[in-house]
Amino acid sequence: MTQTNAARVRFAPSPTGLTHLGSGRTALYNYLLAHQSGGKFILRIEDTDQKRFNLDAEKDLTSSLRWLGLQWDEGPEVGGLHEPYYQSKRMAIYRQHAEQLVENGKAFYCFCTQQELDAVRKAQQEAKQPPHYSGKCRDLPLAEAKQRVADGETHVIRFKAPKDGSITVHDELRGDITVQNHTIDDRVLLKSDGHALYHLAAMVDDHLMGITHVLRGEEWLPSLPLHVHIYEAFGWPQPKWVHLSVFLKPSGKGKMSKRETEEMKLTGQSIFIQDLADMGYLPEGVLNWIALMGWSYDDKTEFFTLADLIEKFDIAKLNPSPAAIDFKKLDHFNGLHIRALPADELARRLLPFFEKAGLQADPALLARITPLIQERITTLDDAPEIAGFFFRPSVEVPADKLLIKDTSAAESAAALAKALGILEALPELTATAAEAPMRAAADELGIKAGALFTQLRNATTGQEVSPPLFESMELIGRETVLARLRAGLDVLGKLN
RNA sequence: GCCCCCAUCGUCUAGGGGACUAGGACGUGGCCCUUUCAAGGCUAAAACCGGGGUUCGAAUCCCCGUGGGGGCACCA
Repeated sequence: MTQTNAARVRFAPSPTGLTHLGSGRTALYNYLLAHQSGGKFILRIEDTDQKRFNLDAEKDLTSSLRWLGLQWDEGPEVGGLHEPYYQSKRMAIYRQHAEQLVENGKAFYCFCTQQELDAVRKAQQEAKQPPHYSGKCRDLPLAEAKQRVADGETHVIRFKAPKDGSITVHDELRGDITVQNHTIDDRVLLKSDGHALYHLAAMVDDHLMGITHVLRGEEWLPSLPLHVHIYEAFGWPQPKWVHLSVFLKPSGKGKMSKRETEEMKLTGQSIFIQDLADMGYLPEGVLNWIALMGWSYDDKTEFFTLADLIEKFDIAKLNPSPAAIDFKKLDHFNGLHIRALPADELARRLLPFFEKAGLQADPALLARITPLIQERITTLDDAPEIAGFFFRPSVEVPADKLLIKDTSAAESAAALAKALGILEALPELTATAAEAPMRAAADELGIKAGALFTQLRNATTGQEVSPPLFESMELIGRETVLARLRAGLDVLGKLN
């Protein structure tokens, strides 16, 4: 798609909890649209509900976005022409706009108490009616209402939604949607504490900040008609509306609940960006994965970098149906991106995971080891397990792991001794120098090379599964390898 | 209860009237490669929710069912 106009888009989360995959994808698509059109990606904090606001959540949000590589052009920490970017600091703007609507007959002061509203709602529910505002204050004379406000009576400002006819709104993915106006409630725009609600604050800010495309979650689709009415009440031109499908839990049965989110962590999976980072996933892998949940480029291309996505992303190729989260696919994409990384860059990212595992990994050695494990790990966190033996002074090997299959203990010991002798005689322990004589030794011993290598692998790495044996030996170093083989011989000797 | 959205292999999807014997990917099975484990290559099984239309022709358009999802707060 060719963008003739630079898009101004925003990601406007409410920092009430940890940043999850759904938010990540919404942020990503917004970012892509901005970058491919030479526009701006704006971050706005929707913190009008002080009861739910959470400072830790905001820190998690900014660090998650940055980890993903989705830096915003305007917003907290970076500023911009439309400051402040915190809705809690824009109260006066919302009040002014709400009052403007009241003056124009598009909104009204409402003095109903919480108790009244609760009672009405309860009655409606019992009567199997959809909950909606009773309309009690809707047609109060403006002068009278203003007087009560001036007298200090507690009040809110509600939108005066049209009651007749219908409205047709347009979503870029779903086309025209028509709803009857009477199904649209007189929603509160400004609370009695003076804070605006989403329906007012987001519309006002989107307009004031020059937002051209609103990409947001599908949960907003039911209130789109209300939002369009609000835009029209102000006489503002609408942005393009794009409602992204929701993510479903892996079973495909509904959204993830809070409890299920916790349970998921027990299985080593998480929908939170920060957790994924801690678990050793690459931002490249996560991005590629979520980009393809609800969007596709063609019928075969699946590997995308952020740069690729900026180039290829297209709203027209978004899919409106909900997508189930598939962590197997994340592993796949992460593996792809791990293998696509230059080895030295991968080594750099691996370092903290060795430290976390309590291993002092020498960066230079790690850089040489990395090519050996690059295609054997799916997350960064896999590396210490498969390559930890490089950084431990010695390895612990039980005797039975040193026994060659279908061979006696004495013969196994003889084989190990022979191998040790060969390596000791080698002027230099390199992979190329060691392999051929070892194969010859296996032949002479009358055992399969693979069987001998398994024994040596256990003795030198302490693992049954490891990177290629001789390359590993070379990197471990001659003296250490010889010491481990001698230790193995000792263990075997004690068997008799 | 009411409103809205969605509907292709188990999952993510391609497909927008004839190019469909429905393509790709993950996962799964098999084979190859191989010093283990991976990675890689090849390969197999696996889907158009149902019923009506429209049309010479429908996975593609329309309607009705059904199923799934979302929403109905002084939350976002």
